[in-house]
Amino acid sequence: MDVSSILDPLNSAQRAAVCHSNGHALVLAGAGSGKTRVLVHRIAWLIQAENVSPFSILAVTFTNKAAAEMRGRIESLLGIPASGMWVGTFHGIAHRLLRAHWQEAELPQNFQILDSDDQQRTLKRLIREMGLDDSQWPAKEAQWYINARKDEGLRAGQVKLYPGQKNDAHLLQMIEIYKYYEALCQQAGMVDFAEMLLRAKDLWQKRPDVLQHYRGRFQNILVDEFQDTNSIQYDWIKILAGDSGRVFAVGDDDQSIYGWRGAKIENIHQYTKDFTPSETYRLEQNYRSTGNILNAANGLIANNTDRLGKELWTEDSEGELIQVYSAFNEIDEANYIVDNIQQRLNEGYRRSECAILYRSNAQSRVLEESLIATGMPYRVYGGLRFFDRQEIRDVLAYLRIMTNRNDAPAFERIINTPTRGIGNKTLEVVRTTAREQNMTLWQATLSVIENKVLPARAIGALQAFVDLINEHAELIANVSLSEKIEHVVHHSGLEAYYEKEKGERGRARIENMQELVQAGVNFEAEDWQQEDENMDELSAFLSHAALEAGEGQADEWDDCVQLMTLHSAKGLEFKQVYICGVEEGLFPHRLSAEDPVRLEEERRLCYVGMTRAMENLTLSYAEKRRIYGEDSYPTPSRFLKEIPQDCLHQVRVTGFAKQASGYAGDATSSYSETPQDENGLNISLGQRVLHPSFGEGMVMNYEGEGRHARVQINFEEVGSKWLVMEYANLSLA
DNA sequence: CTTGCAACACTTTTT
DNA sequence: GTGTTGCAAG
Repeated sequence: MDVSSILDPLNSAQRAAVCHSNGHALVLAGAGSGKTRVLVHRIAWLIQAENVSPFSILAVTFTNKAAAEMRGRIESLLGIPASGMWVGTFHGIAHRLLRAHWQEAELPQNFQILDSDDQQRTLKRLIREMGLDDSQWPAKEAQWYINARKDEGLRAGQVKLYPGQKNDAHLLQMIEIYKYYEALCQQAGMVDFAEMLLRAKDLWQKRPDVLQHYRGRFQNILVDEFQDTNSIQYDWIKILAGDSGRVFAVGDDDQSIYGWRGAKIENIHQYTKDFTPSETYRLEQNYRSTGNILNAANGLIANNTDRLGKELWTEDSEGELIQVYSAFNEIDEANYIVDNIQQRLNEGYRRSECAILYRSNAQSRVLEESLIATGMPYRVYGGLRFFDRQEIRDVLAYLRIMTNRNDAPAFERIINTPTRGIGNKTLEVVRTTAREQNMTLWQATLSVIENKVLPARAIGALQAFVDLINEHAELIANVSLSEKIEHVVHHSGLEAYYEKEKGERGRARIENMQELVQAGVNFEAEDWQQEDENMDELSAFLSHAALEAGEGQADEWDDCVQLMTLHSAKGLEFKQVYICGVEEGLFPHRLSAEDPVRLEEERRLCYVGMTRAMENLTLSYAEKRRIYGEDSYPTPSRFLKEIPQDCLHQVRVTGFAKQASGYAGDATSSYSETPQDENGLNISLGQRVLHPSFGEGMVMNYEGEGRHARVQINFEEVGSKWLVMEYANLSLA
């Protein structure tokens, strides 16, 4: 067998890992070192060189995107469809197992997936039904608590109390809520995300016959982003592997940034103990970034303790220094970044090659305003995802209740959406009936109608709802998936309801609902049956909607500047990267700065952000920032001091440093100098000036002094803009 | 049942 | 500063 196509594109470290022969292997793959490539080539190697059957391969990732990418790359490398092997997310694979073994997992065949929104609503209702004050016991907190316990592999009855916690009323109440929630989900056949993993693990432990079958099958297990595994995921893999399965784990302890949601970086250490003997491979050659960027990132991360140790290097040149911009305030910061991007575009870069990264979502607003003012197209990642949109969830809820009348979250969602005269009072009666007579909400509704325990008007409204659902459920019974969706959109009243919503928003909602019909058409065309042979098309689609949030469902990127949090940037790369808000309190976030463990995670987050950059990296901070409507005067982040200073270029150091002591940075402080640029050009109000890319305009306003002054210029072509004198490169018109 | 206003709280996020 | 939630009036 000719394996040169598999091995030739690899460096020696990658090749060693790919060809690893016996037993387990741990690959410590630094940022940009070809981690996915190693996984993909490893699979190809197994199949083509070791003659392993694709059926024996299980490859697990964390995100759908990573799974899709892996699958695609395997197929293009092998030149054949990757059929037979299981490639998916932990949740996707757990779901598949539970669908196939619902009986063994002690679930009803038609169990429903409870996504986080459903979960929260369910908890809210449950807390109220328990007679608790839901302002004192917020559903969100309970959700957080329950999921955290499940991530540790603990059911309500297994939570252990330390001696000091025996009288902790709050904690005891949380456990009580957890107990009720657990019972409710079991009774209603609802499975939340964490539960999927927990059930899949229980399945191994409770049913040795099932475990035996999969152990026999999956002799080759590959795990991506191993540093992000939580306790159940780790255990699940460990149990599945047993004595004979080989586990090939790829990860980077320096990129562990999800500790706060249960990921255990220690798993990577634990692995070397549990999976012995195992070989460790280090991928340290970086193919992404310039020398300066890597030196800076290496220097920063060296401040963390307890690392497995790894130093990235590159054959690439040093490249440009990292720019550090000290902004006057957050608006100046945004303008600087946008101006800088504009310059890069003039140099020939594409907008999509530029990314602005920030610690928290709230920071995006100012950036967006600046981008809009400049007329620069951009895309914000990580906003509301397609299947999470209100109107989409509404349509799906109709489909769900038509599939299963006892789907409580769906019932609650649409019972009065669009409004049909069923108010809280009516609903309370239904809920009480359901609780007292141990019925589902749907059954309770029927009972209330039959016994006429409410005024005629309410009874009529309930009857109309029941009829609507029954009637249309029948009408769509024998049509295709997309026709079902379309029918519900038209006849549920949702379309009419959202048409009334004024403005852009209503129209967008209608468009999204049409997009959902299209999603149905696409789904029909996919070979979903291969993965979900145990379900009908609609159920499979509904599961798909819960498991895949639908990123990439809507707008495929045009050429846009990319905005996202540092967290969502993981796994991506951009030629031009701007990290903004590099200030104490924001980054590291004030809620994490005190705790050394969390501080290290912040530092890793910074490391992740920096290593996204291929050619240029700019770090910026503001001397004054409005946060929650209050002015704050943050100090530059400690991370800036931890980066080797010879990697950095302080953009604003000239001029500003000379008057450093007084830089309170308030716009109202006195200004003696008129705006002046690098060449000493002075500018006054009303003057006509020429900008290399914006053309001619008039100086309308300015703030600040000397070369750091920001001037507002009303350009003939592009309208009004704030520019920083030092970079504006203006000349007199 | 809907609408309007005041009080509130507010990292990071995938599935 | 923004978005969400709870309560009271219409």
